Amino acid sequence: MSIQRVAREAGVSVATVSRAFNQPETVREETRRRVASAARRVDYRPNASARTLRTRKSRVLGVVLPTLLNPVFAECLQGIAEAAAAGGYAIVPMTTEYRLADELHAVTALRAAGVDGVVLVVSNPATSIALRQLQADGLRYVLAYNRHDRHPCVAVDGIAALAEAVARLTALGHRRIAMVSGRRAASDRAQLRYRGFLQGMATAGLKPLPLTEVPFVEAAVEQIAATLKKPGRATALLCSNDLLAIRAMRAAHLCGLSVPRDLSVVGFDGIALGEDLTPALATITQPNHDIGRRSVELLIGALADRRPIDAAQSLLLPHGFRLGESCGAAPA
Amino acid sequence: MSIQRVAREAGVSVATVSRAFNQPETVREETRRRVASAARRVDYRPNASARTLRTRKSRVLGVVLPTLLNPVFAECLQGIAEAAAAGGYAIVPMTTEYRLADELHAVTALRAAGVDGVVLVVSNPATSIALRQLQADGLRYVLAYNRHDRHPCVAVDGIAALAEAVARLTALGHRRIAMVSGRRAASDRAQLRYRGFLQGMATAGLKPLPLTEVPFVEAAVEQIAATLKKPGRATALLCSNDLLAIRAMRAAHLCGLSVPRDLSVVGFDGIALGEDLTPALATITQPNHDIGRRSVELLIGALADRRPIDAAQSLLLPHGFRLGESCGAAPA
DNA sequence: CTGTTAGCGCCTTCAT
DNA sequence: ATGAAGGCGCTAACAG
Repeated sequence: MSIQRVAREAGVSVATVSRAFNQPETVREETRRRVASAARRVDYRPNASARTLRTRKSRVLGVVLPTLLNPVFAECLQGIAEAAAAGGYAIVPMTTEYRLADELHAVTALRAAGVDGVVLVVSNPATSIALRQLQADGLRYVLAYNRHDRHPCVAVDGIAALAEAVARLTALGHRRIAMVSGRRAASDRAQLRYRGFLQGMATAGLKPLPLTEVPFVEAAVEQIAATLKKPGRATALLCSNDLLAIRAMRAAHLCGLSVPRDLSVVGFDGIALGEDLTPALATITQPNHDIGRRSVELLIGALADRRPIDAAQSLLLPHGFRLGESCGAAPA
Repeated sequence: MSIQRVAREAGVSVATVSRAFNQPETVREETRRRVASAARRVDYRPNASARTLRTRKSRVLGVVLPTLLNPVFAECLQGIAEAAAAGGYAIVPMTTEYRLADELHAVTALRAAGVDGVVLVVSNPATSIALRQLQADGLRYVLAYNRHDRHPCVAVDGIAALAEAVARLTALGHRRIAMVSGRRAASDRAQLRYRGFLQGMATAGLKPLPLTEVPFVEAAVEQIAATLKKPGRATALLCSNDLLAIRAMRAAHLCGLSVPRDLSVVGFDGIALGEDLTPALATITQPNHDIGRRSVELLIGALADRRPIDAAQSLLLPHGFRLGESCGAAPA
């Protein structure tokens, strides 16, 4: 039912009906009630397309995530969805499956769909074409998980987090510590985390073992297992995400190593599932839900004020450490 | 840039521009090229709202899922997203977090957003108010995972799947087999799977052990552990989903039982993560990706033909069994 | 094959 | 405080 119908039913003009809904304070109390009742009677449902066409605001937010198969992003999306709903926004999530080309594709599609703003996590803010496109379009956006000092970001301090993790491991007596990472070229997070690892090792006065970089997650188990078979292998593995850590534990098992007795494994992300594993996964936790929520709040706030989003508004959320059971003292 | 601008630039009428895009065959080749070039020149981008307002078709599909924290639905959503994109549809996913009220809420929001159709998984098709609402609105929909003979559904045969799983376990020598389930009242899948379990046990001439129904997943581990401490405990646990199975393995561990030596654990869903666990999770697999894809294809097909979707078009996709490592011979 | 025209439903000046 | 009217960008008759 259209606004016209409501107007006729209430005996007022369409303008009044529109006001009654969008600027109630400008309409006399009684008129307002009459309109409301008429609307209910005819089961009026505002037409979003017409409103958008007229106002050029869709009240839709685009969301670009690497994948939903990694619970990190599923958790984040949950936070995004909640905050968006709370702010009266709908969301259109898109997934890149870590394909760079799909980043741009997603942004293009979102732009075509007429979203008011975008929350996204890109491979690398410094080089992202998608990001540049967004800026060229003047579309407002917030980066989640990424970090860059010329873009608005919501993330944790991956460097500090890894450095701290190293300190924890050394406190447990570990000296041969290695990092397992996804492709660093494909993720600024991985780069930062690795840098934190190196920094932590330097602080501890230890020589970092060679990085195990896993190009395709599918092959992670074999690749990690291979490094565990070498003499002088690590006694502790720091993994750049929880999914890798889970595979690392499997690799250890295949090598006949017991976790954490023979090998400690620490992940990164703090996915809920980690707590249900056996052994429970030790991990550096991120507030995934909050990262999503705060990103949206930042975006919506700027949208409401018609204000551009400044990089200075970037948020650095606190990370944590979940001890779990996969991390223990270094073997004697 | 609007269609008007393109028309002027190309020296044709707006109607011709519209046709050039939407019914190219009705426009002379050269005119078409002229329009295309003009469009490129002014960077024309069709306005979705205007089109929707005019045609009353949004080319957007609503999606209602219980949660994305369970990889089953994340995998399914991936299939949905792919198929939707392939068909030129955008999607708006909503999550109920297993709250019945949110089912209706999601459908209401989707309807307000003007979606052309909905793919959804409900708690129970027979009683779902959301479903009734959808029908009342004449909105086209397809149920995923659910089964009901008066609704179009895409799912696997949960009864047969469980019955077969029981057979496999008995073949391995198990006789004391128990099922672990989520709240059956909250899910027709759980009900069906349980029924399949009973049926399988009956066929094997075995007495089913009491069902362990876990109302809140958080408490699953303790609850399952409690049953494992009882005398005459099961030697094999059939879990109504993989997340529960993972917790069951943890419960076993806490009870000092080794999987699969002392206890076999089998899940349901076939989430990819299960293969990376240690022991690798034995599970009844569903083609989650395909369930999503086929649901959308069914929906889009009906939308294209302006045809209602008949319950007779329901699809029963094949399930499978992944042996994994968590399932072995019954202890002596 | 192409042009003209009338809205789709809504918001928003501009009057009153 | 309310009404009248224009137009957002597009498609679908209807003419030609």
